Amino acid sequence: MVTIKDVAEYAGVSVATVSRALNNSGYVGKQSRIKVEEAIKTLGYYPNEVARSLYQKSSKMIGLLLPDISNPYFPLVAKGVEDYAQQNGYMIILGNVEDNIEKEDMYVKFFSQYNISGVLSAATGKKSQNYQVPFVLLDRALEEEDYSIATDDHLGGELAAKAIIESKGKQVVVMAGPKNIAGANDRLSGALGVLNSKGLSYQIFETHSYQVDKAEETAVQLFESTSHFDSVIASNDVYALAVMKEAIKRGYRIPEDIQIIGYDDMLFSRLMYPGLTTIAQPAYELGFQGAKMLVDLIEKNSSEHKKVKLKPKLIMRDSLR
Amino acid sequence: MVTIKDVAEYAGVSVATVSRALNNSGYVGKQSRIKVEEAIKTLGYYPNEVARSLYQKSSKMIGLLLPDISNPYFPLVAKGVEDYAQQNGYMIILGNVEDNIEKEDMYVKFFSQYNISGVLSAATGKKSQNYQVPFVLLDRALEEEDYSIATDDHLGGELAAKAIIESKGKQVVVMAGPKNIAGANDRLSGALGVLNSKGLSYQIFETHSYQVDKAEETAVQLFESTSHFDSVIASNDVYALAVMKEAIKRGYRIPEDIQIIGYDDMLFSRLMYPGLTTIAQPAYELGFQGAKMLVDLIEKNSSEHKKVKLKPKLIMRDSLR
DNA sequence: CCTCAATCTGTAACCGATTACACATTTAGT
DNA sequence: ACTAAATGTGTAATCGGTTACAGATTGAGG
Repeated sequence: MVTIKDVAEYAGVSVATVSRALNNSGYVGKQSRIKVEEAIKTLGYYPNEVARSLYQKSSKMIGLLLPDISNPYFPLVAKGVEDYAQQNGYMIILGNVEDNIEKEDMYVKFFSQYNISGVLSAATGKKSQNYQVPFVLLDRALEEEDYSIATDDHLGGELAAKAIIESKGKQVVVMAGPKNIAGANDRLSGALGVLNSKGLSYQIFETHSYQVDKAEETAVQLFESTSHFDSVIASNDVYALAVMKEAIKRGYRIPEDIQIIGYDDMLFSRLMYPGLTTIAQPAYELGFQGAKMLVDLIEKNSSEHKKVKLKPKLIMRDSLR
Repeated sequence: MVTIKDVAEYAGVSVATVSRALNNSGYVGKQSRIKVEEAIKTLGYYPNEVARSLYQKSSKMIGLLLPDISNPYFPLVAKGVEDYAQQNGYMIILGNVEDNIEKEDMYVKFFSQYNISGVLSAATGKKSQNYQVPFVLLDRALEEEDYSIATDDHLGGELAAKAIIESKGKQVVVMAGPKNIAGANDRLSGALGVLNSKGLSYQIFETHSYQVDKAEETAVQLFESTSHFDSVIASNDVYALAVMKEAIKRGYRIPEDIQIIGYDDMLFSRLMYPGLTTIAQPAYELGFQGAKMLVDLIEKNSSEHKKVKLKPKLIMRDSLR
C-alpha cells in the first residue's frame, strides 16, 4: 500500500506538505505542489479513508436503514440514495432491519463504531435516542423536530378514494396499514375523509405489516373476514396484486365485479394484466432528496427544508372501472 | 465518546490490559479482567472499529457490487448476503454499478480506501485486477480460478425448454440475454440443446441488457422483429411479464395463443394473473452462500468449495398450456 | 533455597492520515 | 533599507485502538 509517507519521500517534502496539497488547506509552494502531484501520479497514491476518518471522527459513509429490501419499493429508494451519495463521494452502508428494534439498535451501534457521518432511516422512525449524527427520516417521520422526507400520504389517501368514487365504487374496503407507521394512518385518514364526505359505506381491514410474504395470506383473510364489497383501496401494490389474484381465483372479474387501486406504483404494476391503477409514490425521488438533505446536514449543518412532502400521483390503468 | 483510555483509567489498569481482556489475547489476571468488565459495563464502552481497522488493515465490512438494485432479483440476493453478514458481525457496503465499468472501478477503489475485508460481486465478473482482498463472484463467474456461487444456468435453460416442449410449443422464440454475461449464454445453450435434440424450430431474439426500464420497449421489438411464434422462453421474469402484456395488448390469449416461461421467480410472478410459469433461481440462497464463502475466505483463508452451482427449479403456474 | 518457566502488566511504537505550532523565507509597504 | 505581514515548510502531537518488548511477580521442580 502506498502511504502519504511514501509520497512525501518521493517528492522530497514532508507529509504535512503532502496533506496540505491534497486538501488544499494552508499554504503550499508552487514547486512543492508540482512535485507532490507528480509523486502521487507515479506512485498511484490515494488516501486511506480509515486513517483520515480516525482523526476526523467522521467518515464519508452514510448508513441506510430499510425495513425490508425484498419489498420492491425500497430498492428504488435505495437507488435514489445511492445515486446522490455516489455523486457526492459518500458510500452507503446497508441495514435491513425488518421492523425489528433489536436489529435496528444493533445497526445504529455498528454505524457509530464506524464513525458514520449520517443516517437515513426508513425504519421505525424512532430516531435513536442518544445518537448524535445527522439523521434524516425517510417516509416515516413521527415527531415535529425531525428532519424528514415523505410522500404526502394524506393526499395519497384522498387521491385513491376520489378515484374509487369517480369510478362508481359503492361498497369499499379500505386496507389500513400497520398503525405504528405514521404514513399508513395518514393514508387511511385521507381516504376516509373523502369517503365520509361523500357518504359512502366502507369497511376497514387492518393489516399488521408490510412484509411481502404475508400478502397472499392477508388477501385470503380479506375475503373471509369482510362482507360484500365492490372496491378495494389496498395498502400497497403488492397487497393489491395479492387481492386481485385472490379475487380472480374466487371468480370475480376485475374491474367489473371488484375494482382495486394500489399504492406505490412499482415497476411490475405497469407490466401486469390488468394494469394496476395505483397511487405513485416517488420512491427514487424520495431517496435522492433524502440523501441530499442528509448530505447538506452533514456538510453545512443545515438544510434548506426541514420537512419535505413529495406529492403522490394517480396513475390510471385498468383495475378501476 | 468513551475510549479504551477511559476504561483503563476507570479500571485502574493500562490500555494494553483492557485491549487484551477485550480480545482474549495474551495473559490477563483474574482481578484485572473483572475490573475491566465492570468499567466497560458502567461506562457503556464499545470499541471504535475505525481505530482497530487502521492498525489491522482490515475492517469487518464487505463490499457488495450489484448491477441494478431496482431489478427485483438482486434485493433478494442482497437480503441473503445481509442476513449471513449480520449474523457474523459484518457490515455490508452497497455499490450499484449498473453494468458500468467506471462505476465498478470507482467502488473497488472506495472499498480499498475503507480497508474492506472482502468483496461480493454480481457485476461484470471481471475480477478487478490488482485487488488483493478475498473476492467471491455471484452468479457471473468467468474464469476457472475464481471463487463463485452461481445458479446452474445450463440446467435452467434445459428446464425451460423441456417445459415448453411438454406443453406442446411448436414455434419457439428464445430470448438471449446479454452476451457478455456468462450465465445468459449457458441458459441459451441449455435451451437450444434441448430444442435441437427435439428438432423444434426456434428463433433467437437478443436483448442487450437486463435493465428493467428497457423491458417494455424490448417486448415491442420482439413482436415486430420476429415471425410468427407460439412460445417464448424469456430471459427473466420482468421480460416475461412485458412480453405477456404486449401479447395481450395485441389480442393474443395466454397461454392458448402464446405461452411464456420466465426466469428467476420473483415474488410478483406468483401474484400476477395468469400466474407466470418460471424457472426459480435461489436468489436468497445465492446471496447467503456467497456471503458464507466470502467470510470463510476472509477468516480461514479457505473455503470448502471453490465453485458452487445451485440448482434452479421449474415452478409450474398458468402461463404454459 | 535456587532457577527457570509461566503468568501479568505497563510503556511505547505503530497503523496513516490531519493539523497546531514554530521557524524560515518572501513580499509588501513606507 | 527596515519592519511587518504573508507565505511556505517541517516536527511532533493526535485520533483510538493493537501488540512487541521488557520488567515484575508467581509457581514449580530439583
